[in-house]
Amino acid sequence: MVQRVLSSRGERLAESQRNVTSYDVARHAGVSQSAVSRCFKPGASVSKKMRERVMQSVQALGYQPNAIARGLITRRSNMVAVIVSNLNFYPEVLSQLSARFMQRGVHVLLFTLDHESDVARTLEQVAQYRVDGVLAAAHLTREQMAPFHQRNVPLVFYNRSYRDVPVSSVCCDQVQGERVLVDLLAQSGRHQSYALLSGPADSMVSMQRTQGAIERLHELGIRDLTRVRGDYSYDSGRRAVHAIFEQRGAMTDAIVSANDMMALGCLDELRHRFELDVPGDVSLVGFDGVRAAHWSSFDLTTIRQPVESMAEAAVTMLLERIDNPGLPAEKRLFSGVLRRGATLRH
Amino acid sequence: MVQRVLSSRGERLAESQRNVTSYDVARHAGVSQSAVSRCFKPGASVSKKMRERVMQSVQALGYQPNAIARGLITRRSNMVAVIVSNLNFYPEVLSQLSARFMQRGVHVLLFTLDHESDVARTLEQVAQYRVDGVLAAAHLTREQMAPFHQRNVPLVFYNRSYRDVPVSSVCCDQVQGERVLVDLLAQSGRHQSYALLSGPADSMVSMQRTQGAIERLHELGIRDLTRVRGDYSYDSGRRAVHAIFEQRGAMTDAIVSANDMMALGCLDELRHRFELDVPGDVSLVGFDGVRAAHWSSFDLTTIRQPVESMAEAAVTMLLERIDNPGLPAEKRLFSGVLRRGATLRH
DNA sequence: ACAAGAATTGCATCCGAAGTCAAAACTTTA
DNA sequence: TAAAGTTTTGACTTCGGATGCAATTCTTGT
Repeated sequence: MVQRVLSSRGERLAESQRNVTSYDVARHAGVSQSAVSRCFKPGASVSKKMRERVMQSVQALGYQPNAIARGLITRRSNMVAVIVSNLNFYPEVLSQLSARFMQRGVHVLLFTLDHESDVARTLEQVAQYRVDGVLAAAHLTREQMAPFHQRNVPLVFYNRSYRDVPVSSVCCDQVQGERVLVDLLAQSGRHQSYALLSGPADSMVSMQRTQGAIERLHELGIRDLTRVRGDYSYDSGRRAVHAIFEQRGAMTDAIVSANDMMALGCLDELRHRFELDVPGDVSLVGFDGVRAAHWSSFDLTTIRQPVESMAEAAVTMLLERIDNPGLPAEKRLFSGVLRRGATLRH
Repeated sequence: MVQRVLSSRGERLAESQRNVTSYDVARHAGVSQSAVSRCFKPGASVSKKMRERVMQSVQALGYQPNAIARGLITRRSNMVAVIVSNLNFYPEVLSQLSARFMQRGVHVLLFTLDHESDVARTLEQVAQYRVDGVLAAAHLTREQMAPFHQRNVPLVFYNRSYRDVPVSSVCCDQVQGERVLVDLLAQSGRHQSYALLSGPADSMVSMQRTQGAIERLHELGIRDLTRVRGDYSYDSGRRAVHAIFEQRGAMTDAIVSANDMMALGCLDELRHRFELDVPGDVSLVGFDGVRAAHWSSFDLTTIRQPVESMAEAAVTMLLERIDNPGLPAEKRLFSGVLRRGATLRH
């Protein structure tokens, strides 16, 4: 009679194919599977002898605990979803977030949204992976947030705040920053005609910045200003200059751009296409404090978002809420830091 | 007597806390759990009636299949790890990769490495999550790759190729690109003295570009050139100009930079600090084709890496190997695309 | 209307680690 | 040295969905 030894658990797959499991380690060490499991749980009740024996087998077999299986039973995936709308515009933010999560042993499941992506489907995916929390640097409607609230999945927004919705967020104070910039513009020289370059119509951030600027301009008695819209890109900044000059001839001598990228586009177009001097002929301010704004070709006056602090705050807030689901929603507002460049006339 | 209804599976956790499972749906629809499961498997044997009934309950309960549980049984997490060394330098690459993976229903677990991160620990994490594949835009040693090969986890490198190691990769032809640039420099004008600005010593890419440039310069009979090293950043480009001029006085009139960022740093420093004209006094070439290289302040002559094609190729190669683990390693080499800017004297 | 074949459905089991609880092995104390 | 207390350990169950296989239902053909 042919002897069959395929009795104990898991031996039906070819040994070589399977990953090493805690059972394999247990068998090798001559202990129970629970013992192996306990050796990987910090603070568990395990004797020194046991731990040594197990770890030796772990080494010998090259065992790696299966995070998926662990996640299933503990109901903790140790993953957070990071949803980013426009990776190209804020590489630093993602970089900061990722580094900080990793440092705390939390893994990042990345979701990028662009204009053609199906947000609903994406959020479904997020839900299916049972992430422990969600960090969103993208716009979500109230309906889109609801499932997370229902399932008690903490949600923190980065640079979008929803008034009237009790959801956590970390934001840079766009309004205040813009007011500071406008003040500076107004103080720096007698400008004839102001232009305001906004971002996309559906951008929260752009709306707030624009609103902040208009508000302060009004307060200063400046009501008459050219308004054009861009899409946050360098190229749209260049195009905007043409749009502005078409509306007002070349009278405009102060431009408030809703972000740095567009401001740089303006700057280049003003200098190289219109052969105007910045700040001699036109003053210009941006917002964000991107790297390129500091480059000596530009030296843009702008408000720098404190990305490090904001990322740290967002990560901390999310992880706190994962550990303690009872915490109430909280909105944290950081002030931007003025960077005085050389794009203001005086 | 108090009636207890807590009998069937899973009812020991407060109903409100638990996520809806396939059992809940099955009970609600009056069918078996397997039936529910099958309704979510494309191409499974399910009658129309059954599907309708189940889907109705799915809607009613707001059921979302648990990807973690599914991953455990199928041994397929539907996640790939994307390991990036320097997020700040190549936002476009990650953006492209992410979009393409998402489009194909594959999820991205993001790992960023910086100088202070523990590579070994990171790779351990990657392994524990049982990702289906790994896309690495970072340097790994042979020892670090080994575990993936052993476990049959497909691995594709982006812009790093390891000669003699049979591992898949998608690269831009650095050597050829650099030769083209050097040719162009040499043809464009009679330069007195060349300088070569390399990237970090441990960067594969930098080594290849540097080697390509030197090779071609030698072939053209140019042996005498200043060599300095940067770290790929704009600031290091600025500093490099000083280093170059210290070595050779201000004779140098052609600079080959290992990437665009440093080239832009050089350009700015040459123009604004040294008040030299580019291309009048100094010619300059970069490599990568980053956005800023196209900006009118710079208009840098460079080689653009075909990021879209490369990302597409990398994603495809990885997914193919996940579906078909037998496929041999393959190295794909893309030619860069010359972009003629205005930084060459003639 | 009935047998043979095809399409559906449900049962039972599995994936791999974690946690509960009682048994077993040590310590301490009287 | 025995009893009582403490620490370790292992058997068994659980998480939630997928799947082989047998049982059932539905089609066909005659």
